[in-house]
Amino acid sequence: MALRDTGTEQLIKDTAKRIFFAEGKLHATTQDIADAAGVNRTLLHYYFRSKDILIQQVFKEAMQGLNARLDTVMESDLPFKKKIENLIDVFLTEAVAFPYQETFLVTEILNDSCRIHDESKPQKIKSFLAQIQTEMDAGHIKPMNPVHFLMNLFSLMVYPLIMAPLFKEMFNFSDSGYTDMINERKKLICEMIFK
Amino acid sequence: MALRDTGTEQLIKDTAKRIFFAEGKLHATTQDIADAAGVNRTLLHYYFRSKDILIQQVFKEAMQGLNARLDTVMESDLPFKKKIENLIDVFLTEAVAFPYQETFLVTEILNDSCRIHDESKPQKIKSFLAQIQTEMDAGHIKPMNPVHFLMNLFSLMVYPLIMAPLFKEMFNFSDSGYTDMINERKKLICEMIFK
DNA sequence: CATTTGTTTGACAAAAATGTTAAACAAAAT
DNA sequence: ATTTTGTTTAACATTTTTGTCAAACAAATG
Repeated sequence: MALRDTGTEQLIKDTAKRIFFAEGKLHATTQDIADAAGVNRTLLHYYFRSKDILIQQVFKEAMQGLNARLDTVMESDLPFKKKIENLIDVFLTEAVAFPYQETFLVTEILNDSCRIHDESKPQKIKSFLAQIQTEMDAGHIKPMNPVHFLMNLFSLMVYPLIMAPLFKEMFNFSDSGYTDMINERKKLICEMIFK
Repeated sequence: MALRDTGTEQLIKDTAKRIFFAEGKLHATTQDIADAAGVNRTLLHYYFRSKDILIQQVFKEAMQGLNARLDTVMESDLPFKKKIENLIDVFLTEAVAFPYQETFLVTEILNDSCRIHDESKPQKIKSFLAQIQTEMDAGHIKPMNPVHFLMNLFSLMVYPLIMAPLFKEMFNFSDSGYTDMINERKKLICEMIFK
């Protein structure tokens, strides 16, 4: 008989991603995940054998998703500025939905430096860095190591979302006030990085 | 008899901070901490009664340190540009030594939303935001909500350090190459935020 | 409709992490 | 030197988290 596909396996994985990436609960237990998914904890072992394997799978898919997003955005042949706007749109949207995704990835990498990580790397980075260099040479953006340009971009997009709990307190933001402020950033970031 | 102060209590706390803030091992156990400190795990309970209390204390001190750093930097009466340069110097240095400090803070906040957190807030933010506004009015920096200005600043400083494990792979950096690149950022950030 | 097979569940078992106790130890005080 | 008191340790106990198993269940198949 073929798999019945009740959707439970996917539900568990999606719930795990929500807890880790969206809620930032990096210490979540298998029970936490099962409860949040509304399923018996044993199912987690039925489908994934162990917590460790679930984590590895979540890790791998997040990594591949990230790489895919990067490649898609970078290889599109929009004019440079449109390309960057698209990049900001794609990654800011992702970061709003899953602010702690990269934090999870890094935490996992640091906590088991021994294990083999996903080998796949984004393929289009080199040519994209070259394209950035071209734009700098043309005087459209401030000259610097193109790597800095990209790191700046991601920093400006993601960090305010990761640090929301701290920044809200520091600057006395309400939840909705913070969301409004984040929404202003799409334009703002664009203005910052083009001279 | 007074406390003998063998330095063990401080050693445990410092080691915990190193593991959490510098090494980013957010899942470290009490045994991990004790081992890294070279002491018997029981001492952790002798001095702090529970892991939870140790974590709370580490959290509190990190929060107060952060607030103290902010206040010190913001209330200094250097001319604005020097003040910002000093801010970058202070916070980038801290971030190089303890890149995962804020990640730890946020993770703790998210994992026990119920517990009471440190009430103390930086006192000097309001006046500093006002000063930023003044500089914008004077045309020294690009006009925007001063909060954005500060968030941009911290994003550009801290995020590349948090994401080092990912960025290193993405951009094919060696460890020392990455350090060199980070060191370039002090100047770069300054150039980015002043027009 | 009975059987097969994949899914779900609860009860149980094992492992890991945290917490406790009493005794050993060492520095200071008497 | 002996006692006192704070520190450290090992052995043990508890709790939490993870993992296993067999039985119950339900959908597809013959």
